[in-house]
Amino acid sequence: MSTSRTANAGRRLVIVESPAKAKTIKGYLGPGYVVEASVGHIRDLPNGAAEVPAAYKGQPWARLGVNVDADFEPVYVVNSDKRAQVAKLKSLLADADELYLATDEDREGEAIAWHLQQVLKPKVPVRRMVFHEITKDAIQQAVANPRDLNQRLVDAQETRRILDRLYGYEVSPVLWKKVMPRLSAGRVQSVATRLVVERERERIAFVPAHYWDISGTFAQAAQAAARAAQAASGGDPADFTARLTALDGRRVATGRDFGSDGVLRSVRGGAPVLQLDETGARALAEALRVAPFQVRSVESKPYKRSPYAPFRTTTLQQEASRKLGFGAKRTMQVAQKLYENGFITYMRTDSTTLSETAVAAARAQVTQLYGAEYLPDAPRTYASKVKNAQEAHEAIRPSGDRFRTPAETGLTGDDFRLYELIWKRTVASQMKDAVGQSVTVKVSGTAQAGAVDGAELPGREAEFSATGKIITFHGFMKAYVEGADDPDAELDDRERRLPPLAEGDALTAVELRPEGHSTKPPARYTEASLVKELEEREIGRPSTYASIIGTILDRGYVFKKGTALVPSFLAFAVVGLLEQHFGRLVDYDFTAKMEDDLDRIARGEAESVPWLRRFYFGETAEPSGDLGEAARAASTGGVDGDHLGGLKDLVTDLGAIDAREVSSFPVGDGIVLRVGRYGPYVERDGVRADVPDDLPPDELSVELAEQFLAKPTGDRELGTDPNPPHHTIVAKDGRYGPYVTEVLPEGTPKTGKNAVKPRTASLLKSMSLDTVTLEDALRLLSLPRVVGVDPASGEEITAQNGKFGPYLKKGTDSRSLESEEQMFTVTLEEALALYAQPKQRGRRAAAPPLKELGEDPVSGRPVVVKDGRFGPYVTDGETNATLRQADSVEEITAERAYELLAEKRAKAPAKKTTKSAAKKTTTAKKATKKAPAKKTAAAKTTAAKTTAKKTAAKKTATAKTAAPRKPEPESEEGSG
DNA sequence: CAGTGAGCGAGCTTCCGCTTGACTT
Repeated sequence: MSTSRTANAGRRLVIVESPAKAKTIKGYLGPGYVVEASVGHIRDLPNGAAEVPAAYKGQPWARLGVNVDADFEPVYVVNSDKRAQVAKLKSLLADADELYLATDEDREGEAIAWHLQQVLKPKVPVRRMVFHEITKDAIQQAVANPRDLNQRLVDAQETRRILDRLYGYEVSPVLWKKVMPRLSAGRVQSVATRLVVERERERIAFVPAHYWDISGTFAQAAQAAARAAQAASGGDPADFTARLTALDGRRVATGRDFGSDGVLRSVRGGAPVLQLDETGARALAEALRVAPFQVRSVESKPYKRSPYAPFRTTTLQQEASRKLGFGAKRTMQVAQKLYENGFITYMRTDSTTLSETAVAAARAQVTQLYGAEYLPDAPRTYASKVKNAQEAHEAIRPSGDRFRTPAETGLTGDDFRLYELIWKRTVASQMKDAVGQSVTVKVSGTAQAGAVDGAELPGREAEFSATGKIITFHGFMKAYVEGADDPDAELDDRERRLPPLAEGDALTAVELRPEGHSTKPPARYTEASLVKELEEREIGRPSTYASIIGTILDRGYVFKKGTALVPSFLAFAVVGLLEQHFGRLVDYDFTAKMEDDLDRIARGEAESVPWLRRFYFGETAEPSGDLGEAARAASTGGVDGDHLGGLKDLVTDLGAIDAREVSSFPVGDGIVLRVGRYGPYVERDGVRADVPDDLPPDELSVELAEQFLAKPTGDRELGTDPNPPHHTIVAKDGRYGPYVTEVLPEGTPKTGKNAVKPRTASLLKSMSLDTVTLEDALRLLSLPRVVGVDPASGEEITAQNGKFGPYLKKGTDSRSLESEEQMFTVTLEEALALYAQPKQRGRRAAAPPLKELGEDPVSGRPVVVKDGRFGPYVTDGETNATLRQADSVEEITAERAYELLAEKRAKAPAKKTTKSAAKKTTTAKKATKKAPAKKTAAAKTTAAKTTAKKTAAKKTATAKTAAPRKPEPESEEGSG
């Protein structure tokens, strides 16, 4: 590290994103270059209150980490887990004469490079170097041809980051208030959840249709001998299966002819479609049994199939799921390991492009393993199918300029299987098409009406149809065939051979089987199919697909049933709320529109601040030219006049959001499903019953809900009260914990004047729901116990259990008891003794302070640390402040205590102060904004307009904040 | 989602995208 510098060869520090990449590149650059990784982003907006720098605490926007009142100035902090790496980079830079920022060439990579520059503050020349494949040539080329940092691209990334923060950190709290705490909403996860919910809605609304057809096995009538010979020779089959497709010229309905409502769709092309029922199908099969059949037509078409593109992240996840049964997370973990150990290229990519060396390696391997006839003349190239692809990397492929065969790798288990998949797919992508013939045969026969007694035939002229496929050259299929999501789907490589048939051939029906079918609701998403859907909609990035699934699972929005993703009722409530009140934010096109706008910012055709302003504050008098679709999309529609509300308005006035309504779903028959804090339950006329958390919503029928209601869940019958009226005693788990209660007979009025309430009692701490006995329950239900009468006042004293534990009660006067057992044992004398003492006001009042920290410089009052309900806190007797996560009673200093108190004072009562301060800031900013424009006399260059304005504003903001901002554009010096 | 007799300092949750370990099971 501290090797001496030679006179003419300076030391260059090259920073890439990934350590594995650093290792490889080091080998290509040789001495004179130190290659180190940033290990991803090094700075970000503060995560929560704990990470907000002290200078911004108390600001109304501190929670967001973005100063929404000053042009959305972001606060950046070096993530705690990156501090060590940043320190390392700084020390390496100290020994370097030149800095190469070699982060990925995409929006995020450009931003990482900018953050590196801001944090490392290099005093040596800085160059931006980019490459898309890691080969010696490419790296050396890149080093020789550096460019400058693309500030617009950095702006686009920052805009994306801020939008996501505002969306996530403003909308999530709405869910905490209206649904339950700890929930979350975000640009990506909320749409992912919505997709799953909508699919479930489709399934719920789905009405299956039932239809019948006939499957027939046919053989050539006159050629029994020849047939047998052919079969024996292992060539074509002797018979074949065909399905009834038409009757009297009318097409027979198949699943595709029905809508999701179970109704036969109106017919395409004029001819009405015939829906066969069971009776008709059986009668027809019977009437066809003895009929002669003949081949009506044989149609042959050439078949061709091209190989699939090499893997990118999503297709790898899909295929690993289909073929290896891996979840997205497991796939990525295994791939990461393969990448780090040098077996494959980078696994988080949206590109299907292979480098030239990779193409050469694949082609060499095709020739070697399959022969030259499998190699196309020219290399195959694959255009990206991903609309917002950033293509910073190659496709996922075996690494190196000569691919190791799976056997050569020495890999085992999951590693081997995933490598083999990647290897096969890559090699196959450079092979020839598979070609062959696909054949359609139509067979006709006439039903013999007389053959069936009495039954009415749905028709007489029957037409059967069969398709076959013969692959004459397998091409890439020799190496690789893609799996199917639908297990019933036919695989591409499967040949279906038909006997050699000619028009007019006579056939006999070996068997005719009437078959009933039902249409099926759309299948639920799997991890892989959801990821595919998200990618198609340009939502999420390769590095996040697996974690998106993780997030919606963690939040309880979806759960897995086998491989299927099933939405919870909670997800229905959350998605419903978002659709009704934040409709445009969960619009499926929101992200795609945002991407368009970010592209415009990256091209310099739009600006970040007005775009964010419109998204957050709504439409203003800003010229609309540079405002994008997504920002507009967030606006809610006319609030007053032509002002369109932004996100802030939406989250400020929550009066219109009826929490009860968003959590309620009618089941039918007066039953309502509600999502409560403790999970879903059904309710009818005040009777409630738990619904299992993992009940798929499409399985909740009225019947099932009735079942739940008939036997409210969580009850454990303990027995019958031996005393009249002999109610059943049950133990339940309630919102205040486990308790026992009695079951009142049906028809007992629960509300109104004559309402009868059952006795209830919480279990003692020594009891548990599983072990509580009838005796325990009866003892508990005997409370409150009359201890005696106060001779002084004549008032009755009772002992009972309450929310603060056991206590005595005399009229409105109460005293806490020491133990639960005392409720049953305390005597009148002891009770009177307790009442003789004054009430203990404030349980903590007597507790001595944990620590004394001198006098507060502001209030001049002594500061102490105390222990309270919410843990330790500091107080000066007037202001209280809970210790933060980073603080401890042992380590806290007096200075820190004063700081906490000052922060607290600044927050609550200082509303007025904050406001006026904010006002001042705004005024000051406006002033500075105008001033330079006047001073520079460049007023005529207002043609240079908004850009200059924005820069000036940003500059002002920069001066106020500790976090360094972007370098000013060079042109600014000249104009200013 | 039961029903209740005081009175006491809340603070935190959450987003999306880049990257790996360092942990524990």
